[in-house]
Amino acid sequence: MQAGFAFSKLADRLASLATVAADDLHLLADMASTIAHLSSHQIILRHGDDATQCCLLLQGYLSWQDAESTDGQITSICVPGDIANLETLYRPRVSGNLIALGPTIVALVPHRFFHDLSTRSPAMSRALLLMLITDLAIQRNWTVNLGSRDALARVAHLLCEITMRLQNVGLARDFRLPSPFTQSDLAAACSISPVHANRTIQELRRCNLLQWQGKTMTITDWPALVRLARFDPAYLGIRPNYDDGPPSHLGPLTADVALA
Amino acid sequence: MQAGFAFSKLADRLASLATVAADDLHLLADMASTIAHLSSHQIILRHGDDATQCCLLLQGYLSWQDAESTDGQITSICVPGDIANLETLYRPRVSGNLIALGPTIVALVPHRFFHDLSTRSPAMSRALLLMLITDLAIQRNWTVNLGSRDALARVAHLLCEITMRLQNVGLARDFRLPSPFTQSDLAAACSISPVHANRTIQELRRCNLLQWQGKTMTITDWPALVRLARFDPAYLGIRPNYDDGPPSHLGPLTADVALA
DNA sequence: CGATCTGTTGACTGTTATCAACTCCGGTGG
DNA sequence: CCACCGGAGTTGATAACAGTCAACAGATCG
Repeated sequence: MQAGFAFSKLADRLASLATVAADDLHLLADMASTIAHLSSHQIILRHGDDATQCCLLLQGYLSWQDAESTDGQITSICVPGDIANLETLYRPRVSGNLIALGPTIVALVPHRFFHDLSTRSPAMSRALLLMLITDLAIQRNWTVNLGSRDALARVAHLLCEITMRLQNVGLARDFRLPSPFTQSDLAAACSISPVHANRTIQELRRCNLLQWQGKTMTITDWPALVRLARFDPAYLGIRPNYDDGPPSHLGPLTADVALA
Repeated sequence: MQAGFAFSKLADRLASLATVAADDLHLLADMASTIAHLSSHQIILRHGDDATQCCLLLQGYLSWQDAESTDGQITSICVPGDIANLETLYRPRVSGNLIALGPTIVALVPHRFFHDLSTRSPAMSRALLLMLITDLAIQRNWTVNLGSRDALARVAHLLCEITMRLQNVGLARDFRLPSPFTQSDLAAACSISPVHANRTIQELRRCNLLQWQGKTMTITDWPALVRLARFDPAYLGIRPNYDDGPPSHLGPLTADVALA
């Protein structure tokens, strides 16, 4: 990924949340940023730091990990196009550690850029706000996931969410997603033990819902996975009429197929 | 509570999040609202509704309940001064049901008021944004609570959070809090069965951490409760130098006492 | 080519869910 | 006034899901 196109996934993301004019999106081209390559489990922001930059994910996955809990509970996962610490624009102190799940590329963008952007473009300001609101909706959904689903449905739901969020920025359209994370990472995100995560994934494989070979996961039965997880993508806040967006459109962007 | 002072707890809340001038707070006096009295478990916003008003909680508790999960999972709890559906200012469609926990008084404020307020006062706009960001932080914390604490610590943590949020708007300064909710409500918020919630509360009582008689709960050993829950109020985003706020200041506003 | 991390399996344990019964309480109507 | 009723709280017995421990296999990487 070239630095010049650092903002392309972000543009996809914002366009999926709100109607923004091409002129607005072009403002992103002015984005000054430092590109950083991270290795797996590297920490990029530490609990208690005061952030002065936004961390825009270009490639790979990032996760927020709770600093206190002994089991290293993961509280959220970022996909390309996400700004991991958007809220630090207004409250710089970060809580939890931001760590890379697998090899990852991020763009570090000074807070000032987004503050200026918000001032210059009301549409972009609104889109960023919707991004924050979506973060809230996703977090609320994680509460439901941990609270009311068993291990199998929990893992299935997480995979549905990641798949759909990737597809929203033009990735994994063929239901093949990079999976550089470990089973223990997945366990930490679903609040189950690594051993149980292993058995759960085996179960998903046994039911022919997915394959996980090396660093690539393939969802082989999307409708069944959606049904098992009782996954309803409405909470992701993607505009209903948004299917003109990302380029490589090989699969459907809805999960309605299997919701009876 | 008189309608004329509908905004007082909100003013406390906003002042605890950001520095706002008295002039800014006086803008709240223009707030036109409809006061509504709710009975226990009454639904005020339904999953799928499009909100045109913000629901400002004046007295009692509100909770968001997931619409899908069979066990009626509660995903968040509001205390007086909270705006339950702040995010609907920018994304009107509500997800989940907003229900009253016990008898409750709310002020329904048209979206327009807050949009105008944001335009007229940058400080208030910022305070509202911080309120939204705090909602996110709280939600993230619930993820940790469900994910990495056992039933006892989970209930303890929820009670710590509610206590501190009440104290932030001048309530429960003597660690006596209204508890009109049922044990089943508490169970739904902590994702445990009602039976287990009962046993957990008995355990808390047995350890002399709290009393729960009728509709009032008394925290009898706050430091021990904080320690048990490993509660750290930093995530609530209350300004460190904020102790000049609410009037009836009978108790300390920190939980540091017992964090070794 | 050995060290280390990840994945896999089996046996056992423990927390919590479920089921069922019973009590207590406040309200309601005869 | 009392009988009844429904909801909330309480208790015990049993079951299920998931955690822990331990050992080994397989991959990856220096």
